[in-house]
Amino acid sequence: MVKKVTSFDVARRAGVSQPTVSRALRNLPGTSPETRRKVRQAAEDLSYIPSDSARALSTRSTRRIAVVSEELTNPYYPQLVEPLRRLLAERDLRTVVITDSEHRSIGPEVLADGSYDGVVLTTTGRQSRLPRDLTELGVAHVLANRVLDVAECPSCSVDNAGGAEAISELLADLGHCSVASIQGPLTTSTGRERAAALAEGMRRRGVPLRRELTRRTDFSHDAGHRVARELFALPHPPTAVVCGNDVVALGVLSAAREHGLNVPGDVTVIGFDDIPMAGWPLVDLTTVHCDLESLAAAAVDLLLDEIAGHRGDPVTQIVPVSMVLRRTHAPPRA
Amino acid sequence: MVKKVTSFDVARRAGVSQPTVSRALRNLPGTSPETRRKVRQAAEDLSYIPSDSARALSTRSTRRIAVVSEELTNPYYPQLVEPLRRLLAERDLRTVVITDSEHRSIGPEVLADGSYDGVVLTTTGRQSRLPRDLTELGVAHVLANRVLDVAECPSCSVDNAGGAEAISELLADLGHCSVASIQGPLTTSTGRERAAALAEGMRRRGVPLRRELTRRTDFSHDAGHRVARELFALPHPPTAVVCGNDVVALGVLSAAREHGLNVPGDVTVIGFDDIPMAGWPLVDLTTVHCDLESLAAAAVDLLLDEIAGHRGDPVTQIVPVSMVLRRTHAPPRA
DNA sequence: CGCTGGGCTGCATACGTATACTTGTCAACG
DNA sequence: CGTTGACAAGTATACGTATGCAGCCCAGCG
Repeated sequence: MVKKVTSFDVARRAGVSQPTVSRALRNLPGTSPETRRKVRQAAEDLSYIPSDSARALSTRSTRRIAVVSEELTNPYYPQLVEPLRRLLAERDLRTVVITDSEHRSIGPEVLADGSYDGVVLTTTGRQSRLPRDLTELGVAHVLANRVLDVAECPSCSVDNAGGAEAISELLADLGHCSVASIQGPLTTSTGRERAAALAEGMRRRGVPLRRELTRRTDFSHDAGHRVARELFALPHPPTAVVCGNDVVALGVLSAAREHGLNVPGDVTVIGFDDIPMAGWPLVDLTTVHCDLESLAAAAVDLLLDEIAGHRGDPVTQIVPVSMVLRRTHAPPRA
Repeated sequence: MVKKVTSFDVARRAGVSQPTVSRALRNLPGTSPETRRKVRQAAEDLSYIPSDSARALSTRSTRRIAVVSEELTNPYYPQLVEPLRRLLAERDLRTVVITDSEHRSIGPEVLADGSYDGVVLTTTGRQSRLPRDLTELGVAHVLANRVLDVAECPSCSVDNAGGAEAISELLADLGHCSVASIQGPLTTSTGRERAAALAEGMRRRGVPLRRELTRRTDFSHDAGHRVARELFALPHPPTAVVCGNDVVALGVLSAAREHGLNVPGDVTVIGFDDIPMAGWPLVDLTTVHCDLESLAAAAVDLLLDEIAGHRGDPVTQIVPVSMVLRRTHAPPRA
């Protein structure tokens, strides 16, 4: 085993004391240019790499941020995580993705052992107690793309209601009367807000959603696929299917293809999120564009404020969305 | 700010010494059941969470493994990372994904600062010096799904040659004579091995690849899309396109759709990897199935051996692959 | 009743870096 | 020529946990 090189080793070789090494390598004031040069040279010669654990212990800061996310095989999450990672990296913060697998939620022990200077929660349920626990343990945290029933920490989200409203308008304009809604779990703010705003939007336009065409399921391709198969097998199948997100919409497109249904000729399919896949010519999904860059930027700003200690009433930032018209929507068949 | 609770605080409350707390909470021998109970109670009362940094510093072990990967927005990587994460978690090791973004390769400083007990490299180029650096710095590491020109550390990979051979057989049997090959970068073992074995397989079967139908590009949808547009615009477009991986194949399918080409009627498209998306009815891609579970298991086994100090000549494990026939292949149009 | 040994527990210290405090040096200034 | 102060570098110590070692207590044994 190779012996670890420490700042003492560097100090000995440079003929200075250990604290001087610490100061010189970080360009702190109070070291002469000449000393700095010697120390740098010695560190280089020995391939010195400062111990992260020791620095963390001493400074009580890791410059590491935890991002709690669903499994990354769900294509939506990498789209959110990647901008977060980039924006945090610009501020010299490393990102550690913690996956909240199998709905067995992450406990606070994992997040509050001092490994992280802050936490971004992206999958938190409306009633989760995790944010409260983190507050009690003194861990800075924000919600990204989810919102709590009772605000407890800074949050940001896309404009779910606005997006659903835009979808209502589109479908009403196209003349759809038989609209199915496959929305996400009621335990998530995303699932609830999108479903509610869509129902309200359609109702207001005189074409209320019918109960038998309204479903809830997970945000996954297979869930969308399964539910859509049921819907398409109905005696009076819907002429349009609005999905809780793009991944579900892809499942619906899969089901449509299996049923030999032409999209958008036989059925209109609408997504939500506008993940890159939705824009692939192979898919060309009409959906609601969410700017995850902005969402991530909002989350990072809020988190850094929190870390800096700027407390106050927890704010919620809403990022605007816009309808993207591609090739999965059309008027209903006559 | 909340004051951090330390093992001293727990000790005081339980009326014992700090080392006793350390031993009791970890169920080490040498603590009476009664003491253990008192200590547990005190820890519970105070919501004590041991400091990860301090433990890491003291034990020189973090129980954290770094997985170096491409950006996770490339759908292949989450498929590899997720099983790695699960298998490592079963052994009580946490996974930290480090993304090697923008082809600016990760330096050893990041991986060798004591933050990780080991490293899994998944995107390393054939000639990368990173593995050698890690060896010199005494950091255990393995390659997953890539191989070095000169073996330097334990490695594992899917059977690229076998997969390409199976593709050759399929295409020859179907009677394709005008086969395009869009393969990955020559700097990657994956790109090289698949391309070479395909060329060799087709040559051996009397239908050598023609130079003007052979391309190299990145492993991404957009790259596949771009290259396929060129190919389809050729005076004599190919009757089959073999892709370096599934993501590229999806790009080709996008291009085919744009060109109004029917798949597989007008053109056959073959992928490699069998990511879940390939199995979606919407896509139904004929491809080579790679068992990333097994690959991940091999990588983890090799890494744990390495960490345990079992040196020896670096071995390379090859995971077998199998052809999956779906609906993007057919005989060439007469 | 003294001796031995095993089971608990406390004491001291290590891990590697950062930082408050102290010392020493030298130039500028009165 | 003595005083002041800025600056550089060294000394001592903190951060929180783990662990080698010593001490204590008590049961078992002769």
